[in-house]
Amino acid sequence: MITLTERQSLILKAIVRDYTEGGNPVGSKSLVQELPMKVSSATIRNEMAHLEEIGLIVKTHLSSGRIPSIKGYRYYVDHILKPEKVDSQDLKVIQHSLGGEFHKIDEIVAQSADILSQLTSYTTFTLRPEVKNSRLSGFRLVPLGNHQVMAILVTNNGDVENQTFTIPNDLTGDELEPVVRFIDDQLIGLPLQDVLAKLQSEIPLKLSQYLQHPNGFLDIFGRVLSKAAAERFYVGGKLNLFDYTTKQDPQEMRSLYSLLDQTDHIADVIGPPGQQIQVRIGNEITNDLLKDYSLITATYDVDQHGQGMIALLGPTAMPYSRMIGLMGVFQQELARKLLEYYRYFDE
Amino acid sequence: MITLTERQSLILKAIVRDYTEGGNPVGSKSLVQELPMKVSSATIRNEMAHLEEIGLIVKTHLSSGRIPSIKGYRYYVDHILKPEKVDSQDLKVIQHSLGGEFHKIDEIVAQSADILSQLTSYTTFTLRPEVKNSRLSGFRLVPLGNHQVMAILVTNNGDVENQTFTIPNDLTGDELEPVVRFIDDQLIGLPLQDVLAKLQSEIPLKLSQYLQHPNGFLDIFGRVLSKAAAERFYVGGKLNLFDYTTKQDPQEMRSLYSLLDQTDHIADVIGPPGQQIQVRIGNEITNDLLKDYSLITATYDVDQHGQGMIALLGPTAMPYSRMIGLMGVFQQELARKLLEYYRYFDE
DNA sequence: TTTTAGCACTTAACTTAATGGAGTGCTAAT
DNA sequence: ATTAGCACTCCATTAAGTTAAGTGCTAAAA
Repeated sequence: MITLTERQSLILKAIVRDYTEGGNPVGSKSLVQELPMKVSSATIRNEMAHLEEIGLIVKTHLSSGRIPSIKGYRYYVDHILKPEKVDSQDLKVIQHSLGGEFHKIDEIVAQSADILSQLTSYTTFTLRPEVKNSRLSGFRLVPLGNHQVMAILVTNNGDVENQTFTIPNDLTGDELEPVVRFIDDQLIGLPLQDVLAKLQSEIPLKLSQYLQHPNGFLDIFGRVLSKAAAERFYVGGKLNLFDYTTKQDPQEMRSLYSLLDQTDHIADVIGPPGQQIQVRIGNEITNDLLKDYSLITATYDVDQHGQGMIALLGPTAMPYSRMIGLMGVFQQELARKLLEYYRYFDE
Repeated sequence: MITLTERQSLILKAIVRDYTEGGNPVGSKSLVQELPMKVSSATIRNEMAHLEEIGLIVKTHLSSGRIPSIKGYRYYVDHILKPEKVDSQDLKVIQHSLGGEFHKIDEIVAQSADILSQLTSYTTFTLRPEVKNSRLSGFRLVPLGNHQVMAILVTNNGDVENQTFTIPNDLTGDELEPVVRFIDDQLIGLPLQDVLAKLQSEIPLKLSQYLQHPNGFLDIFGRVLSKAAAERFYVGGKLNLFDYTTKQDPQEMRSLYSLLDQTDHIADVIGPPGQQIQVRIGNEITNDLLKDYSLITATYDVDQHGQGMIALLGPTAMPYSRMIGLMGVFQQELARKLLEYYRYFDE
């Protein structure tokens, strides 16, 4: 267990701040000038030597100034940092852009990713409240003429998924009607997960009573169902990566950028909802591509509708206190907006 | 009007090929070795001096080898190049990936962008056949329960657009039925463009016979209609930009990458359907961000269903003959696949 | 015991100089 | 019209020198 004296703590804090703002290693002389206590640079140097010994700061070369190590950021985040109160200007932006009318949960969640990335100049990820609590509340097949049918699935949370299909010549829309009625009778009200499970087991059997070749229909139903049950991350501020990245090798940039498009990998990196606000720094992130970055994740809570997530990817040298403050506000505002939205459908 | 001797033409061709393959300026000595005629490097130098004088090749510095100028590429493309026969392997890939079953035109068009970018390692854009010939063939409002309604619009080309809306408490789905009937009676069969025009003029007036506050509905209808009438480019191989780009300034990369996301700007750059296959090189492209790249565009023809476009963005030093060959094949295969698709709905 | 002044030392970053190689243009001979 | 030969130019690389920032350590001061 590391314990720092008051003075050491102030020094670490100043190094983190200076390096985050200026981007250059911090030397003893510049520290002397801005620290409140009046000691010489030699004293600061002694303290810095100690901070280095216990691994909180490192040199970029033998005679350079110091920069925080990952362990140093960790200590700073855990013991020194105080979340910054969010700028009233920023708060207005957030509340205004979540204040409008939305027709879909996904729109709200995607919008959040965009505003947060805009406010931070970093890259953001948002995940809607888990769908594992969602239940099937309606399924339609709407014939559109000319071999086309639209399948529409609605959940009790107001989510709507749809997909258009072409159906073979020998299958008319009318023949599908008893199938829809079967689904309405047997499956409505069940959690999507359960329906998915039954799709593997009993449903095919029962359906064969109505349809000679149920596979085509099962495919349709399965696809829409999977779409509704899928957890999707929305990514905001992808382009910001170009600003804060440390890489200049185009191949590395490519890999990194490509990662942002693979929303399933993102899920692995960010992990399931958990602690309120979590900061992962450098190699604490379980993905080698991100080992030079920091990730702040926050879980938000929408009562019986489950939990969702917000995440923020930026350089290890980021203004953590402002960021954590912002994440806190988003946690609240997003949950509030979603509750308001859900309430509308629960009426 | 430029005329080159046979030998000058061979030299230009060799310079273009060498530079495209190797990326280095080409000198007289290496040219001597690979050219079929047996002359000395001094002779080649004289010819090169002439080619430079008329602006087809340039030096990177006073004593360097030569690289083709934009004018040089232009001449090469217009007078020397012969489209390369497409590799049978590549042809298989194309036919196989367009051979599957598709449920939407957009899927086919998007898929084409992806394969082409994969085969070329460049960035591609595809535009579906113009919608200006599309006619409204159906409009539905499907109540989904709990204040939600899905609006579905179908065109005679089999395009389906939909959007979910929340409707105010004081408006029930039933009240909207006469509105839908009005649309079916009055607007079905009209080109989307005409419907859009009427939306600005006579429709609001007539609608007010059925609805007290038609604005909400008009908004819904207008949005779905606009989506159906919008021309959308699909972009493939965005990530390839990282490989062939010449920039290393992250800010320029950002601008460039951002351009690829702005599909409306893309339309301006690529322009309307026109010549069969057009090559624009460097500053011939009407966008400063792309002045170091080349753009090959091709128009394909789907009979009465209109024309669409394929485009390819890559470095100015690209293997034009292979690329033009590929574009030719795509032109045919895509048109063929789309015809097959449309025929299914015209039955 | 803690702090400080002073100094030798290290390193990155920048500048300057030297060298070799690839390629050119030009001239004079073929 | 072609070619051999040569002076010349420029890039790329390496080597050497300089400066500025910053460190660790020692010995004296507080």
